[in-house]
Amino acid sequence: MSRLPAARRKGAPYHHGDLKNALIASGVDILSKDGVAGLSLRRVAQKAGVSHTAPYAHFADKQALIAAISTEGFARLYDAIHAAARRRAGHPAAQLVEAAWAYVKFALGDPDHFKVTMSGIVEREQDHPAFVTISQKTFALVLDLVKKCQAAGVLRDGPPELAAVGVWSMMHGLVSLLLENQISRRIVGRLSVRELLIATLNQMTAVDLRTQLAAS
Amino acid sequence: MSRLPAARRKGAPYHHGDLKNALIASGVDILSKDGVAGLSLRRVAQKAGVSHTAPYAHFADKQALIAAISTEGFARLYDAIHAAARRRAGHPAAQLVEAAWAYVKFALGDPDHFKVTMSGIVEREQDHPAFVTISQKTFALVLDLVKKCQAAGVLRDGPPELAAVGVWSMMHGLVSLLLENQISRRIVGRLSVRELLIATLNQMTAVDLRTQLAAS
DNA sequence: TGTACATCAGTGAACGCGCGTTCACTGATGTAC
DNA sequence: TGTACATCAGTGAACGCGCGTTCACTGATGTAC
Repeated sequence: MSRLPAARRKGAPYHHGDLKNALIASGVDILSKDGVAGLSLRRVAQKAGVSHTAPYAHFADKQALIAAISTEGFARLYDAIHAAARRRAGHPAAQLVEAAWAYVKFALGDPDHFKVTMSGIVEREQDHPAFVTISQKTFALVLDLVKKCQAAGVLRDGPPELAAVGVWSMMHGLVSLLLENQISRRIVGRLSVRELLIATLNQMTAVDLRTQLAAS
Repeated sequence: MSRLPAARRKGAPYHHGDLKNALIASGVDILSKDGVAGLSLRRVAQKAGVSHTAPYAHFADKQALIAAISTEGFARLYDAIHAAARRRAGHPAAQLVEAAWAYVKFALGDPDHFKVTMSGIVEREQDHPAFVTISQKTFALVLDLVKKCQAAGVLRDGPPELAAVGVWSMMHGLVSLLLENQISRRIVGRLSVRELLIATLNQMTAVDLRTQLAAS
């Protein structure tokens, strides 16, 4: 361990180096391992190797830390969806499936970070402009994708905002029900999560996604 | 206040009369007014007018109380959907819409009870057989409704279990996103929640729900 | 280059709080004779 | 009907715990001269 870690070099402040981001990372880590119940300022500080009052130099209170963690979650989501869409550029059906798959992978891979991301702020969103910005940006990305799908005849015509809400609802609901353990093994049989995703999405597309995927 | 309240008369035990159900009712009440964060055994006991250790005579621990509250939530859901379907017997499209509407009304009308109902137990479901029973019964009700809709050409053909998961996912996702404040006013414009519900559901039906509703 | 000072990230003791749970108990009700 | 006893719902003091937040502080770094 060098006394002046990487963070120092890119201009972060003196003492710890980059405590703010380290605290967010600790928070995400705790959510992964111990869930929402385990997320306290004291634990976050301890995990970052710092006294339990140090976070107050960077976050006004616990809510502010949670807002930052949620923002980080949306950023991960945005990046994953963006990358998926870019990878399959020119194949709207494949883009739709892969974007949805990116969403599902994030949610199932880190359920508690996902849950906090989606529900942490609730009221007083206006106090956390970075969060509002990234969540709107993510929705715009989905909206754009949906429009391409409509133009290509993959999704039915109609107001694209509503179509985006429809797609998002279906995926969000599927993921939520899976996380909440409401979809029993007996029902979905031997389908993998990815197959279940495609089968579900397929119920609202204007074309058969499996055929499209095979052709792309 | 009589010393022997109504509960006594219907054969409930001596002291309080029906503490177990009173505690469940108190829990539901607290969820409505103060949310999950406000739900503690001590508050539930206080609200029921009883010492904070009294609940232990009826529930092994906090988890057991939460399981009972969740069971109660599913019972409400079951009753509401059942009543809605019965009311529009013979009109599958209307049954579908009204059942979904019942779901949405419960969720938006008592968000925290709904959330606890859907996510309270997670692990160790087998410890709460009453919960498992009622949740399966509710899914069976939806499944039955979906089959009728498929037979009537309201929903596309396909494995009914998957169609049921699809409908449920879409509704659950819509409701969750609404509760999590993710669907901004800007997007859905001047639509009422019911209109939004129908517009969303309409994206996965084989017929136009508005036409069907007008005709039924 | 050296010194005095300002800045500010991080410390550690302390606070009051509500929580879940235990325990020995009380007192009302039900039951056997 | 009356008495002795068993049952069991509900009590209240006590426990240890982790929490968010405050406060006066320390000590490392940056800056002006």
